[in-house]
Amino acid sequence: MVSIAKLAEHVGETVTVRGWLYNKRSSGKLHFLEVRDGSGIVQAVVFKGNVSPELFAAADRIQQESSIEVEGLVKEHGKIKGTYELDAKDVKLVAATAREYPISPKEHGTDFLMDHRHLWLRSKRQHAIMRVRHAIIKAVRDFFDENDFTLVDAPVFTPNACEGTSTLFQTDYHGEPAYLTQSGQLYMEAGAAAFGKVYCFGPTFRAEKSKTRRHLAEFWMVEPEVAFMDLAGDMVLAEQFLSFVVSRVLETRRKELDVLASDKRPDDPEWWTRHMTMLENVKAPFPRITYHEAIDLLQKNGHPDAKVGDDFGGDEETTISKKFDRPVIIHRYPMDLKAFYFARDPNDPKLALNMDVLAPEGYGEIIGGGQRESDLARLEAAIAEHRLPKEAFEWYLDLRRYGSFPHAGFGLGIERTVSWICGLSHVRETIPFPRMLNRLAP
RNA sequence: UCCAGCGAAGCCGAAUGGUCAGGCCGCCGGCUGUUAACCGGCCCUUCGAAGGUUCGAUUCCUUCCGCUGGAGCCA
Repeated sequence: MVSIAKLAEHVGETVTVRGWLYNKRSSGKLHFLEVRDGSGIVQAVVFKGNVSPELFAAADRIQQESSIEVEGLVKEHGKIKGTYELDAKDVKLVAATAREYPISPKEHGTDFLMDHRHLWLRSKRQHAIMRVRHAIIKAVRDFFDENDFTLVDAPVFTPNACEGTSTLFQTDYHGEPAYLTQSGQLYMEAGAAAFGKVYCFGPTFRAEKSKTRRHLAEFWMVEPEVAFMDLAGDMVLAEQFLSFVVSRVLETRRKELDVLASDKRPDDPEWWTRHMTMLENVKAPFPRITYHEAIDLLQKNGHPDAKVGDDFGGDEETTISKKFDRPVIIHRYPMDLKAFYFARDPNDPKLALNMDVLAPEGYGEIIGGGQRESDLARLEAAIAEHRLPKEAFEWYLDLRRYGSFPHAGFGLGIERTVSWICGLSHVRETIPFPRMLNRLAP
């Protein structure tokens, strides 16, 4: 048994490959069986002169996505240099398909494919995206591991309904209302006081009825938090982190990105080249502008109505990000737009010590974070101002009562990052089984 | 929640107030080098649901359902 990815190490040997029939072509005395095993795809050539008539006929009857076992000689592809094929000696059917495989090798609509998501994951493009996702997540973990962070995962069930920002899913927790987490951040602040540098990585949930290319009801977020770090340090951490992740993907997943390049934007054939250049550019430091500078930029670039106090919508984010050739950091938003826990800028208390990182090419906000309020009295005032139930935050206030400390962190949305790096037009393909406003299955 | 667009075979999809073109898949046959193979043949649908207008509706109107993505909100 050899995995298809490692066939190059077995040239000249007779090996057995197990997998599924991806596609099949025939040319009289030759059958070309494309076999998929999860590690790759190889073409098995069944030549009439090499096998029994029964086997030759049987090979032609195997249906798409039947599981099969092929024994054959590994040799260089008859037409394509640098790839390998199997000169088949034996083909065994492990299990035939019980009915016709629904995803034929032609075009399909998204809704149909999403209904068959459990099968759609077998196709080349989805395979490439999931491998990039895997590489991104591995890079995330490696980065924090190599920089002495401790993994402190946050709970999924939370008792309090609000940071005051987004809508949460409510569940019944043994008779008490409980909510699916929207962020692990508050828990990371406790973690930072215990371990110094921590991060969590897990699913988060938003119940907003958002139906856009950027939204999922369930998505994965990685959230580092560091004790005795200020906003400036937070920005440095974010840009080093993103640079590391992107360069790792470029190092390890070139083949998969090439698969994704193939059917890109027919109206703009240069798009993928520009996209790859943009990824190569993701090196710290990133350009940094203040919120006020961003408003100026918008006013001068097609958004004359933009004014201080507005938050940025999808269009605004696209306009800003298109002005730069790499991710851009926007910092110091008005406190009114931000959650209660942000520290205020000592030079202008109306501003939060926060920052967002916008991905290039209009992919939107992929990182949001900043420095947290460490003063007990000011934090209590902020909770009151946002009309949040103080009792629910007593444990959080304890972090300021028992040795308060400046600290900062951020959250990165994995799916938006995958979507950006893969150059996709929608986040729904970046997670194996997406949960969206109108989709809970499969 | 609001706005817009869409809904035709297992899938993709043109046209149309007079009864669904073409293609893919499948099946049969042909081809020793195919790459979403190709060539020939066969097979499958009455157009999301209900109601209305009409001699006649897949086509026009109303409501509903489903899908799509944009606003709001957000990562």
